[in-house]
Amino acid sequence: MLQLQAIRDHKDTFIKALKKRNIDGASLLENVLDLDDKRKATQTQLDATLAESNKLSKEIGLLFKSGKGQEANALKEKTGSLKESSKQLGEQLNSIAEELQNLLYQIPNIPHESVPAGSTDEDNEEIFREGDIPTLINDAQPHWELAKKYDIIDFELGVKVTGAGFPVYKGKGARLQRALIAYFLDKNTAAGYTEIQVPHLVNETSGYGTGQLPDKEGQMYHVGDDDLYLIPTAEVPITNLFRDEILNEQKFPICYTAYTPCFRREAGSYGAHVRGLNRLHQFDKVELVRVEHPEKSYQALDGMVEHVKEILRELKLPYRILRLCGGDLGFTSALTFDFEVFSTAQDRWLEISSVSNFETYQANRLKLRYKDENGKSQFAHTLNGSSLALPRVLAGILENYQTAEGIQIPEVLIPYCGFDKIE
RNA sequence: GGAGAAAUGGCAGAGUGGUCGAAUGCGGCAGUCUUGAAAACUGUUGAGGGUCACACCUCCGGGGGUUCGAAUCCCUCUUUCUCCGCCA
Repeated sequence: MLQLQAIRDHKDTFIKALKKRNIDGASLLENVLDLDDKRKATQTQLDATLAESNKLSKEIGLLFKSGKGQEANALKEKTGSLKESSKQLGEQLNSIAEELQNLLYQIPNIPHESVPAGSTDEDNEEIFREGDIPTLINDAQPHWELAKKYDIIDFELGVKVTGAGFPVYKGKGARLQRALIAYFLDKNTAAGYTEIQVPHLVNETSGYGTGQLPDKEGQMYHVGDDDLYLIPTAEVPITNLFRDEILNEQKFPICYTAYTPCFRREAGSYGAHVRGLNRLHQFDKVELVRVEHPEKSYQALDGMVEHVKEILRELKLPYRILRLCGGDLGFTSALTFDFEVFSTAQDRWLEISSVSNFETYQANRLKLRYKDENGKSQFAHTLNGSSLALPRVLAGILENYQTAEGIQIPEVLIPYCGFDKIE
């Protein structure tokens, strides 16, 4: 959520920046400021009414104490109309505040100045590429064929038990998943992130805190009886750990990593691009979350990018990094780098990590603040990134590491797997 | 799931209708003393709105009510604790 003061101070810059998202911010921001003016005016009126009524109440109290019941009762009459008008003003204020809140919820984050304009993923800017694309054997197969051939992932069984998009991992497939999770967590903790385990269901307030609600209402699984949401990413529970917190500046940087399954309804997805592991309703992910001092957040973002790079280098997977354009940028993000691994057998790039700086956008919703050197409360910056999302890494490994004799396990994973080949 | 108790500032904990945004202790910050530190002493120390700055307003788990006036009384929800039941 954008800060009102920031909108006031940088309206024109914001309108220009929102254009990169193909959003006409002019009337939107104008509306917000108008409503806020209205809110202030109503608040002032209400405050004055309450002040008057507080004053009278005190006088009445004193009169009763000094035994002047008559005079006190006379004053009581006066408070009636004040009560009535403060009630009305209060209702007015509430409805204005609610309208303002709803409007603010609809405005996405302001893109960072480096974000290119654009509308689709084709406008994303490739900024880095590394790793050799292997030359595969003649009858190279996509991962869903390999999964069946080596009996390591069973999509049909998942359909039977739950539905499409809920695969069952078997044998060495399951072990490889576990190996990846352990390997990622080890890399992350070695880099200074604290490992935590968080709930996989969150309440509505948490959904609003990180911005999944109301923007992506239909994308989360909702447990109606208990009014809870299955997490679409560990970002939600981890970041909400800091909801309503006022941190000491010395606590920065806060670095957490967690493994969780992620649940996404993916309403509207279809076709060949969702085959196999490419798009699932339930998948595993190891996530990084950082809470940072505003002055350090972009440095932190670069650090996260470097960290993910190192992991992909170790896995020896060919990948590229994209700077997302305005149109592809997530609702709450100011700047996002996507990592894509090249899936040789499918001949396409698969997104495996998304690293973002949300600046104060989430912090404002979360009321996540810190005390600066002057003792004033300021909003912190939040960041997160995948390190990494499992299914597509798995797809990448299966496809890029396939040989006529079976699937070679990347060197760094062998100690975690306990085997070096799937055959 | 059943019965009972509770929810107050960073923490502990007083406060049962008016002068309570809230005693006291601890912690934090600043200072005195000290070569320095500790101890001791003094001061200061919740959040939000509003204002150039004040004034002023709101907040004692959430919501609603009673009253001229609510941390305090009533209703309701949530959470926590104790006991019982069930259970990985």
